[in-house]
Parts: sequence; C-alpha cells; structure tokens
Amino acid sequence: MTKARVTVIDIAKAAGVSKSTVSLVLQGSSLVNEGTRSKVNAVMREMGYVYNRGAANLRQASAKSRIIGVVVNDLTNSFFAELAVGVDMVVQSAGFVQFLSNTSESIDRQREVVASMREHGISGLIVSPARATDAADFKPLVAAGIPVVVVVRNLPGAKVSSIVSDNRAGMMSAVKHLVGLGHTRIAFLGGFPDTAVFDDRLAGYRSGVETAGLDYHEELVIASAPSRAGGVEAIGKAIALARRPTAAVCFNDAVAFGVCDGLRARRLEPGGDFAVVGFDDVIEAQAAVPALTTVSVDPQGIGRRGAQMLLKQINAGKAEAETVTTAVRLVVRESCGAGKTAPARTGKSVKIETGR
Amino acid sequence: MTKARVTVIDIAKAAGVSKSTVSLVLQGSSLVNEGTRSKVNAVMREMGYVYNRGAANLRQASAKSRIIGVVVNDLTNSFFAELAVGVDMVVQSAGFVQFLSNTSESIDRQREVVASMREHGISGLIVSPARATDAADFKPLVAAGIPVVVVVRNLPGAKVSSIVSDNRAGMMSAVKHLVGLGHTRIAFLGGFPDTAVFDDRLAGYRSGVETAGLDYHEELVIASAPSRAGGVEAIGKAIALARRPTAAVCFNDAVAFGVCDGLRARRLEPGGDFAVVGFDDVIEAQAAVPALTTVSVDPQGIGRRGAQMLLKQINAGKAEAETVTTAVRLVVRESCGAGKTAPARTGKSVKIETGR
DNA sequence: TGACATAATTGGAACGTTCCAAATATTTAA
DNA sequence: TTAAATATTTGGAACGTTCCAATTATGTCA
Repeated sequence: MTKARVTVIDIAKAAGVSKSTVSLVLQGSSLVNEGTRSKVNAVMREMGYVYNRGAANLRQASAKSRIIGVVVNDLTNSFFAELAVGVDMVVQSAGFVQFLSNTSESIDRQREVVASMREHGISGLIVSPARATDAADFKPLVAAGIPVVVVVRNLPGAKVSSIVSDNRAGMMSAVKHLVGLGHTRIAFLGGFPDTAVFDDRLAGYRSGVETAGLDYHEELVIASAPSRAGGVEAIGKAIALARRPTAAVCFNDAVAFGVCDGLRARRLEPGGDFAVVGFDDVIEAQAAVPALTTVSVDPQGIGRRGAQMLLKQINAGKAEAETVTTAVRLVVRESCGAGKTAPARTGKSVKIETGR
Repeated sequence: MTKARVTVIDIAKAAGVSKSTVSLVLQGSSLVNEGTRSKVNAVMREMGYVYNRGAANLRQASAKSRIIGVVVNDLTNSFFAELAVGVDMVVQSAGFVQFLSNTSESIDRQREVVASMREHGISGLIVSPARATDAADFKPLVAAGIPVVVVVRNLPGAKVSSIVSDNRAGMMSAVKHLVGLGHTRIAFLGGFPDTAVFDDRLAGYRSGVETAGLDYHEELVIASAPSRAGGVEAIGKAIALARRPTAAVCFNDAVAFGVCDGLRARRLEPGGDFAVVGFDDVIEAQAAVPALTTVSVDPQGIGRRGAQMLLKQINAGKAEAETVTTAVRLVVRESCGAGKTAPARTGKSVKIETGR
C-alpha cells in the first residue's frame, strides 16, 4: 500500500539532475544554480519528499544529528517543566529537536535513558541529575566528544559545564530579610543533607545568620525529605525545641508548604505567629494562602541558558567546562509576615546581586 | 583525540567472528551459540561499543526507530506536563524514547516540529493539537504508515485515533451538583467557542441544565480566553447581567481561578456568595483558597493510555483509528459552597460512569 | 560409514545520505 | 580566439547496520 520512500535519487531522476546536486540543494549550498535549485525544490515538494536525517547522520559526524537530550528528575514538578520549556525554546529555534526523559530520581532509569539517547546519536545533553548521581557517570559521553551541561544540581568532580542558581546568596538574603523583621531564632528546615544543593543553601543560611551577628545553632538545622510531608515533619521537630524558633527558611517551596500545614495543625498562623520563607518560587507560591515569600530562581531562564551554553559547545566542536551561577531574587509576599497589607498575588521583589 | 567510533566490525575483528554474527548477537537472535554470544558481549563491553540506531534504522523499516514523538501545546501547564510524564512512563518501559516538543499553541511551530520529527523517523506520534489545527495536517503521516494518536483535544474529521476525557459527562455532573445545592441560575464561563472541547463541555452544561428541568439561557454562556484573565473578564460580564447567576461552571480551572479573583474584587466570596466549579483538577486546585471544586481528568492516565494505544498500533503494523473517551469525576471541595466543613486539601470525590 | 538434518556462521549487497575529486559549462581577460 | 578562471554538476565511495543466500560445522539415524 504505502509506496516506498521518496529518496534523493527519485528526486534527482524526476528533476533531471544528479543526486549530488539534490544533496547540495538540501544543504542550501551556494554552489548550485538558482534555476536548478528552484526546480529541485519544486519537485521535492510535489513528490512529498522527506529528508532522512538518519541516513545523513550516518555519513556526517554524529555531532550533526541536531538532537539534544534533556533529562530531568521530575517533570511533574513545575520547576522542571518550566526548565524543559526554556530548553525547548532555544533548542527549537536553533533547528534542533529535544529528547526529553524523566528519571523520577531513579539513577538506573537515568543510566538507561542516557544510554538510549547516546544510541540515537544526540549531539549534546542537558541533565538535571538524579540524586546521588556519580560524577563519573557522564565520563563516557564527554570522552566521546558529546557536550554535557548539568543544570540545577551540580556534580562536583565531573568535568562538565554546569549552571546552577545562586543558592548561597538566595538563602543569605532570605535570612537577612527575616532578621530585618526582628527574628533572632531562625530555623533551616528540610532537604537531604547528601546533596550539593543542600550544602549550598545551608552555607548561605549559615553566613546569613553569622553576618547578622547571630549565633549558628546546629539544633536549628532540621533535615527532611524535600517534600510537603518532609516540611510537616521538620516543623514538628522545630516546634518541639526547648527554645523554639520564630521563623524558618525552608529548603524549597514544597517544604515550606508543608511547614505551613504543620503550623496550622498546631493552631499557629503562618505569616502571623511564625514566619516562613521558601525557595524556588514555583507557580503555586503566589496563589497559596498565605502567599509564600520565597527565593525566585526562574527555571525557564536556566533552561534557556543551559541550552545556549550547550549549543555553543556543540558548534565550537569542543569547549571548556564552564560553570555559571544564575542570580536569584527574594520575592516578599505574606508568609514571612511582612507583606500583610499587600494583595496576595503581587509581591515586592528584592533583586540580589550575585557573584557573576 | 577522540578515537573513531567503535563499530560492529571492530567488535567482530576483536572477537574473531564476522560482523554478521555480531549483528545477530545485537538482536538477541537465538541462532548464535551461547559461547560466542558471551564472548562478543564481553568484547563489546570492554571496547565501549555503542549501538548506532541511525545506521540500523537505515536498513530496517523506519517503524523500528523506537522513537515516539510527543507534541503538546503548553508544557508549562501542569496538565500537559503530567500528560507527558504518563506517556514517558509507558514509552520508556517499552524501550522507546520520546521526542517532546512544545508548540505554545502555535500552529506553525506545530508544523515545524512534526516535520522535524518525521525527518528523524519517529515510529509514532502523540499530539495534543494546537488550537485550530487542520484535521488534514496529519494526513501525510498516516499515509506514510506512521500511527498518530490525538489526545485531550479531538480533531473531528481526521482519520486518527484519539483519546479525550468525557467532557460532556463531566460538565453534566458539575451542573447536577450545583442544582442539588439549590442553584437555578448557573452560568457557563470561559473558553474559545471554536474548539471541539468547548463544544463538548457546553453541550454537557446544556444537558445538565435541561435534565434538571431548568431553562437554557444563551446569555448565561459567556466565552473568553481559557485563562485566568479570561475568567476575570467573564465573571465581570456575568455579574453585570440583569438577572445575575448564583453559580458558574467554568471551561477549565484557570478560568475558575480567574472567576474567583473577579468575585473577590467585587467583594463577593467564592464558595460563599457565589459557587464556582472548574474543570481539569490541576494540582493548584486543591491548595487554592477556597479549594476548587472541579472535574478531575487524570492527565497522566490519558498519557499512559495514549502511549499504550500508540504502541499497540506500532506493533500491529497498521491499526484502525479508534477513539476512546476516559471517565472523569467531580471532586467536591470548597468553591462550590458545599464542602465548607471539610479540610481544604481533601475532597470527596464522586465517580461518574461514562459511555465506554 | 554415508546421507541427511540441524546448528552456527559468514560474505556481500542493500539502506539514503554526504563527501570528494574530477568533469563539464560558462565567463572573463588578453 | 584561446587560455585561464569561475561556476556548476557529477559519479563513485564511504558511513554502520541488517538482511539474504550460501557456506561450514555439528549431530543423528540407519
């Protein structure tokens, strides 16, 4: 039924030229005569020709596949969905196409999808690595000359480019803001301690506390799963402390929402009786009640930048591993107790200058 | 620097067999001797061989590329992100890999990405078509024997499989519920009238109204962009009616949120002074205040089913266009004024039986 | 042992493109 | 008019796999 594929040879025959000429037209070469070009194009259109990239890639360097792989650990999380959209934007307009896969934090899944992508000849990879990813996991890729850009979570030790948000500065500013509101016992809640992001955010918390002239107390640092449930758990422990804190910065927004839940369950009003600050500024943050004061990180921007960086490396043939940290800004809403008069959906935003 | 690719010929040489044998091993053929197989596998491992699917696809039918294309119109919308995750789940575990692209409702973008995917030799396509997509747009694909499954929005006239939620039944149940709460003037707010989904939902609204023995008034149907802003606009018009409604079913959750905003701006309490019901049950619905009563459609489930349907068709070589409508259920929360005593985050759910 | 079946293996010849070196057509300069 | 330069076109030979038909090894039966 379905007639055989139309190939450049068919086109050549129909247009009365050689397959080489057709190929030249396909590549937009300036060598070919204008008349010939348009005739060939016309024939292609009318015969319904579709370019076979697979065949082309076979002949060309695999760097020309124009496929870029994107692997994220949780697409359900709108943070990563936005990231993927950012990547897609620049990738698409550069004429590339994106393989997107979800690992659900499974390191095996991640290995599988990356292997699969390699088989398909991706020209580059953007990855937000699953937790506990081994830095050496991407070694073979870069050895094969396939650029890799790590986003969101960095991979200390891996010789790849990375682009992460300025977690340290973000937490510092959150703490500073709370101190400015008069808080002196501020907890750090949530997150898994074995991740680089956790370390950065905790470090930011610590310097924030210390530059404010306050003491750093280890008991105020309470780790938990970086989820809503984890937040409930962490605030429970915080409330149980002998000298209980009056405010908390949270590992991320999910934790912050959980903290709010936990507070309410104890008849405490988030934003009123206890100040809460999140991190990430997911879309739900502004619609929540109370609207969440949080550190905004623009995942879409990270996606765009990561993609640009990757494309640059692909075009350059081979590029140095560079690492970029993107600016973040504190968005003050209600949950910190500062913005009670402001309407829920807007938020004063405080720009933070960050190192590069 | 980067040494040339390792090919099956290299493997063959190193293992002391022919390339054909290596190929057989690659395909898991039972023809090859166990000893030979393991030796070849060992050599592959130690030489760091990576399969070149492009080359293989060149020889085989393109239906074997094991790439499936997914195009959605708005990945930022968590509804579609969930959908993509659902697709990815089944696609991944079937050993396929997913090309995902975002059209942002641009029909040109859509054409581009679909063309690009075709060039890459996708084995099948799952698409949530951009608004005003021409049913004929996917003709060439199916003519080339590439199965297409349309999800979420149907494409009347296109000879492709589709899987949509039961918009009619969902709206009917929403209306029925509001009638049960005593409302007699119920508006239908939001959505673009030129879409099939709009038609279905409106039809559901109409039958809901009529089976309740109420009159259908055209003035109560107020179209608008299917967005938060559109919702604000629509409720403004509704409130301005001489005989104003006391409740509304909305085209989707975004509209419903906008409606709540608009009500508050007029000092009306959603759920108290005016009942609001949404459609989709996006994740924000349960965390919002008031928690949104809405029709839940399980996008991830749609994604999974769509992917299964597609894989089935790919394996079958060629399959009939079948169309499935998935069940939806009304989740009663606060915004309809019924669940005021229940905690915000849970919600009684009412299962609706739908035609097939 | 021969005759046959069965199990493994194997060289080409595709697949649809790009690249190269070479051929041919057209201009230009003298 | 001719040589040289330039513009255009063109047949193969790759690329890394799979498939086919054919070959060789191994086993079985009488």
